[in-house]
Amino acid sequence: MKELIASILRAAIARAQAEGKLSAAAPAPIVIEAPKDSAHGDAASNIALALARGEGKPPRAIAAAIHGAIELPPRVLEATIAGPGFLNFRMAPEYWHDELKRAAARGQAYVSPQIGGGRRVQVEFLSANPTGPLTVGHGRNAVIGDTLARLFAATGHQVTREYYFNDGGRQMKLLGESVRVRYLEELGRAAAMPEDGYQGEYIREIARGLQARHGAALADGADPEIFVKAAVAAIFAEINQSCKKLGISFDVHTNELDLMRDGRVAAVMAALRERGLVIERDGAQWLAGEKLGLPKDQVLVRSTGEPTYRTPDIAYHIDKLKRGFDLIIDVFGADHIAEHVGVIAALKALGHDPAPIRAIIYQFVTLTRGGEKIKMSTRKATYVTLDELIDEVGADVARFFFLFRKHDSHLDFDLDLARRQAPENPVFYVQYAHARLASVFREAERAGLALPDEAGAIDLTPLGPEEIELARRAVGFPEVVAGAVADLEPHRIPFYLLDLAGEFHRYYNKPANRIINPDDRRLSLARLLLARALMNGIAGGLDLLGVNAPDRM
RNA sequence: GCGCCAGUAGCUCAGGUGGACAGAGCAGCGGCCUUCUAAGCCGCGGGUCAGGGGUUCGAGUCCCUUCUGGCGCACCA
Repeated sequence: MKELIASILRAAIARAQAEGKLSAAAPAPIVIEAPKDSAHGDAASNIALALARGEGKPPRAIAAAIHGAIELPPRVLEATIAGPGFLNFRMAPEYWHDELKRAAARGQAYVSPQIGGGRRVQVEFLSANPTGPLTVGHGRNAVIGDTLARLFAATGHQVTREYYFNDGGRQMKLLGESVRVRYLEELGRAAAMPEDGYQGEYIREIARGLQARHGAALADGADPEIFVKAAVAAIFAEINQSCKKLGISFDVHTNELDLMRDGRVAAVMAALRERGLVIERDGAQWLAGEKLGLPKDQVLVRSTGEPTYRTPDIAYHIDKLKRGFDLIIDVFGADHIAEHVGVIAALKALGHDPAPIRAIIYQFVTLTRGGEKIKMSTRKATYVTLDELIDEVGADVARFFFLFRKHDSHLDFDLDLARRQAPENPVFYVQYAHARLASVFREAERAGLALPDEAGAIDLTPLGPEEIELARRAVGFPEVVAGAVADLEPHRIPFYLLDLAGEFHRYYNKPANRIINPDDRRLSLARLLLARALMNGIAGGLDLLGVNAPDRM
């Protein structure tokens, strides 16, 4: 549509020029936008306002000159001058009829424009270290990452979902030691928990499991690795269980230990050192941040000789780049921002082009219940786990709420609202629209009405302005999806769905708009086709979010 | 002190590449079910878009600055 309008304008401006009514030529890209207010038509151009300056005439006069030279094709109904000099276009009903038929015929898939061209996209998300149950913060990460992956996959990209975890550092040792202490306690022996040890009850359960399997055999001189392995296995089982509840799975798991063992981490250190980017200070080895334009130097290898999180992360990103993805998306929390900046700077310094890498940095999640924030402390195990949250509000609500905010805004998760099975809960509001539409089709079947396989056969001329308005909204969905993909902003989908569901509910509630009308088969079929397109849109949109679209509620 | 993010209605938040009167949900008040699902709809009230400069025909949107909040500032990940 936009291209059509742009070409009409280009031709009109050329004619106006030829007739001497306009001196300036059309600018290269003619910007066409969809007005927020449908009273302003289906497409609007600010071309006259943009030309006003060079032309030295009032915008409305220029608009009039262009308007006088416009020749409209049959699919465009009218062009008008409005406001300070906008040129507004309204499409003919036939245009919307055709679009509607396409949306109805293609099923849910109509919402996802095929813009990927098979390009390879990697989404690395969640990437929680296996040291404890997932928190609600992890939930936001997991759902954003998974939904991005769904969006890219649906729009014709080849997607890899990847989970990266750190199993090479001291956290793993601490985890194993924490389990060992609890194990000894279970045997009635005194043992001292390390200062930063993991306190959660789940550690004790893992210890009990070991006791059940091995008795007291691990009490003395056992390989500490046994405790680490048992803990990691048990915790990953929990993590996978939580992911499964949310409908999330991964294609690839990558870990830090592999990068360390096969020398890739050492290679990064060697390469940085070669370029004079490693500084020795206080017994540790630092990345020369200031040379790279960073605010500060950053530790690469601790004085104990162990690499920090950052060094394997650089190696990991080199590995990702080498794997040849067209786009590499990192999803992580705001507390990792400095780390990420350092990794990118190091990659550049080592001669790698970080252009394919894009980071989604989400802000923190707080939980509210009874109007009060729930305090979250990770180490003390006073947080609400992701599992508890899912059990309380359900996977659909959890997913929707995690996405119902721009990622760089804080997310205040209102548990009272989330657990309400009521209209004010936006998830149910959207799902309810789908259930109502499904019931319309059940009713249609009872009335002996069915849409023919060939949507083209249906006469849509009975549709009125209110229905064309609904069609316009439904047909605009693919553009919203394309924008969400281009800007990595999945939150646009739930917001759009809420709008679409709202328009449908308003339409549906008017008695005059009964879709099934026994006395008027022609009208009923036309409205059923509209209903089919709406249902496709809502189901397709919810599917992109990983949320169910129930037929009955 | 430095870096990143945010500041829009009582509350929680939307506001693609600057555009036409600033929107939604919740909360509050008042209405609507003999007819395809009332988990719905209709109406009412509510805003100096944190403050101040600047760019522009036009700024919630871009630039500068001040204030407030969140996160980080390194041998935790």
